[in-house]
Amino acid sequence: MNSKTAPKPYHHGDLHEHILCAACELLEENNIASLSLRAVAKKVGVSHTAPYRHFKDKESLLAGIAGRGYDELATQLAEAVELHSNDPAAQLQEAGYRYLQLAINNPQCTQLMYSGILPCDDTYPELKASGDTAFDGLKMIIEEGQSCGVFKKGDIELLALSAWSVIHGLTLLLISGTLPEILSIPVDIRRLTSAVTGNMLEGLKAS
Amino acid sequence: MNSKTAPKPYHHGDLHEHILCAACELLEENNIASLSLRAVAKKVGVSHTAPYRHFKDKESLLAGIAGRGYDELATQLAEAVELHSNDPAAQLQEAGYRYLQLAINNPQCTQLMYSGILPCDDTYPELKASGDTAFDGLKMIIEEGQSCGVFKKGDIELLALSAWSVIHGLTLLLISGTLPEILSIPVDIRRLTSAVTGNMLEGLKAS
DNA sequence: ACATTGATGTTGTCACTGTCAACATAAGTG
DNA sequence: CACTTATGTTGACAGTGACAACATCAATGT
Repeated sequence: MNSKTAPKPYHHGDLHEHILCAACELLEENNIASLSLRAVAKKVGVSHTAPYRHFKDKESLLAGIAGRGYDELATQLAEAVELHSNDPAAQLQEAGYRYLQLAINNPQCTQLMYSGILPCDDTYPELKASGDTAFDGLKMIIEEGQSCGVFKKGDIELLALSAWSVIHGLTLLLISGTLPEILSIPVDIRRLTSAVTGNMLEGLKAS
Repeated sequence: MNSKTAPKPYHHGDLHEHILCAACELLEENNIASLSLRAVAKKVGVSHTAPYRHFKDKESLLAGIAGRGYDELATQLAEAVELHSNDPAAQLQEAGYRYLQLAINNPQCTQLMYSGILPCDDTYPELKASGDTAFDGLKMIIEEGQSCGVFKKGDIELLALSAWSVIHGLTLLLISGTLPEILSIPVDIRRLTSAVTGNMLEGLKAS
């Protein structure tokens, strides 16, 4: 009776999953603009309208892809926290590095996630929930840092937003292709990340 | 003999300009995905292929729109610098606020500028030049701040990148619709900007 | 003064896209 | 075994970007 967790579907064998995967791959091979439902269907080997049995429309499929991205992001964030327990500054830096790394490995998906194409309201509840979860994780790092006396006092959301903004900005500048053309030095991801997050952390330090 | 600055063009009367304006308006009314050349042509009142006499293809038109965006950004940056001469910190904060304000007034255009849809290499020389100019302006602010002893020493490009990243990240999070859904407090642009740039400036201060 | 030329705009067409309706099939249920 | 429902297919439609062929008109040179 449960509609989506059924292990053995009808004809094709979890077409929902196959379509999502194929769509992700095609998306990264080109870009959002040139991703077509029909190409996805062809890649999976079904007719051009088969995807409509699993996704209401194209936007809904895109939401599914973005959802995967948010899930993976949440995983990376959790790992970063676990890796440096009781060291909020290191957690923040590690989280930033993974944020960037994940985006570089899936640039088109990242663009999709923050393109504004998908509504952020309750149209796709999974999306909204994933975003909330990720931001909650970030706020917890800040909060712990404040209790430890490592980060300065102040509105937690505003501090978290500062941290998120800087790494998000660096990430999008990188994957949009803007940075490599503008920087005179060659792009060294580790160096860029540590420089930028370093400055950010100094701004968050307790005085 | 000059091809583009001629005041009185042939049939329509500077169709190039009219198409660009109409495209900008239609873009902001919806989004990049649903902007069609044919709709632009219809809005201007010409046939559906007339735009091809002024733009090689759709991407080329998008590049024209983005170019306008970069030009306006450069103007805003220059004004910010002029407004607070001899006060690099204030220049940076003012520039950040105008960066954000401009993006909020033209969210779709901003998305386009950093979507990665347009190549950042020499395909569209104007685009690349505008981007370089804007970043140069930012670097000059940093440099002056270092000479004044207001900002800490270090690689100018990396410091400029830190400043750019944080305001760019905040901006894109805002216009993508992510923030309003995730923040528990209502979005107050001035407050967000001053909080985030404030933290950023502390990270750049000379110790 | 006027034919030539090149820039500009139009008509017609093509392949491709998202989406829908009608139909086909097969799995699960009584 | 009949019935229902989930799944997949075929065919169609309007809208899209892009091209070729044609039409028009400003500018130019002689």
